[in-house]
Amino acid sequence: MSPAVLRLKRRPDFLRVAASGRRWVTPGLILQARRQPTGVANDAAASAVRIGFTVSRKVGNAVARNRARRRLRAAVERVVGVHARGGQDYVVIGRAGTLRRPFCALVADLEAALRRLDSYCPDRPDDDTARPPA
RNA sequence: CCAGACGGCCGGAUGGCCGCCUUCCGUGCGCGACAGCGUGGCGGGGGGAGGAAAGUCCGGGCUCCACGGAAACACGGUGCCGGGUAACGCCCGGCGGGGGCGACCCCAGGGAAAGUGCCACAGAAAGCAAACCGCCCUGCUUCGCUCUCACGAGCUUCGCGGGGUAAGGGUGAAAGGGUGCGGUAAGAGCGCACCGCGCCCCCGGCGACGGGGGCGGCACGGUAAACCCCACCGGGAGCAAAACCGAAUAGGGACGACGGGCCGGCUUGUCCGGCAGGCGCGUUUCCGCGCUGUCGUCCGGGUUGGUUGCGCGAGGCGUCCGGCAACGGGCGUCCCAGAUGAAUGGCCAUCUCCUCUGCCGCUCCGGCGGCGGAGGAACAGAACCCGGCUUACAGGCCGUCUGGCACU
Repeated sequence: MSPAVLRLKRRPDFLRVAASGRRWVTPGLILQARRQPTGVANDAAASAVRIGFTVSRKVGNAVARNRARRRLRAAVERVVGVHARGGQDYVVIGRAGTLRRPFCALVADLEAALRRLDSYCPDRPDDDTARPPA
């Protein structure tokens, strides 16, 4: 089953994912992920994926930032719905390379980042605090 | 055909696959008091960034706050004239000055006889008339020459003194009108002509101003993006405005219950005031400031959030009329983005254009044509809305006009 994909819009959510979530850096993008807090996920959206985008001023002017966010969104539409694990919050961060990188490489970057972050907690979708500290 | 001036317009095109926001219609689901309400279910139709959306520099609408009216003062802005406009510092048409062979372009363009200030460097002198080198006259002295028998006279060199002058030299951004002729010892508006300047009158123009005439020998330098004067305009803040709905927590108020050391007051209530105690802060003592226990109910304010504000408008397009134009008016027609971690797109293919490059052919050796390859596609993203200004911008199209060259 493919989980529902919701948009992350609140600033506290972004700060929470950035503060203690896991991250992986690729040439085209940076992916951050964290398990959703238990109070947020009700029964209907228990397996939903929530995702947010961050493109800072370092990428360029407003036109460049819009284009970077749209390419990232298009890549997310292809990848996240089928491959991402539910119950997680993700934040995709645009970089300077997001604009110049070929689209297929951008998709591959996202898949690789997802695989890399999933491997940190392969079999415990509901509990990431019980991980042994590194 | 070449070079140029001005004005207007466009801002890659087509197709395929997958999406986003909004709106309408149909339908499903849920809740219902059977009025309806909710819906991030489904299907279909419509719409969806710019000429600058930008900078946030002016002018407005709109919202809140302040304000009895008017005037004055202060502060800020504007500054040739006449129009346009809701308004403007914008636009149009003129005037004046400057530039260009020309089409055209540029101008912070009110007042310097209201007052104050400043004019560096250079220069003799920078604002009130003066005089450094000169030029001229003259007195004395001096070197010589000529004439004379002689006394002397004339010319001349060096120097000192008295006077005249502002033509010339030189300095400067600027030196008390300019050019020419006359005039003079040399000169000078000293005189005259023209030009400039000032005043007066007449004519044309709504006006800025222009044209003509007369008078005046010329007085009145520049700087107002120095203060200033004059005329006109101007309340403040801004959609994070403002209105509404409204959790959780902390704090505020009222009421009730329980609990409160001492003193004082009386309207004797477990009412009011004070002190002590406790806690916190300022560095400790002194001293000062703030708060006074617990629970419950209610009220007001109010942050995150949500809704409204929020798009029928100084609106777009077409056409006719008035006007040189900016623009105004009539008629017809259209509804044309409303996001809010922020929609309006992502990917692919073909075409178009530009740059580099490989091969072949032609060549007047500057290049041109054909077939390929690689890279690139300007500036830039609505955020309450309009009117302007300014700045950025690959490439292209259209029109009018000017100056050349060639041909008929």
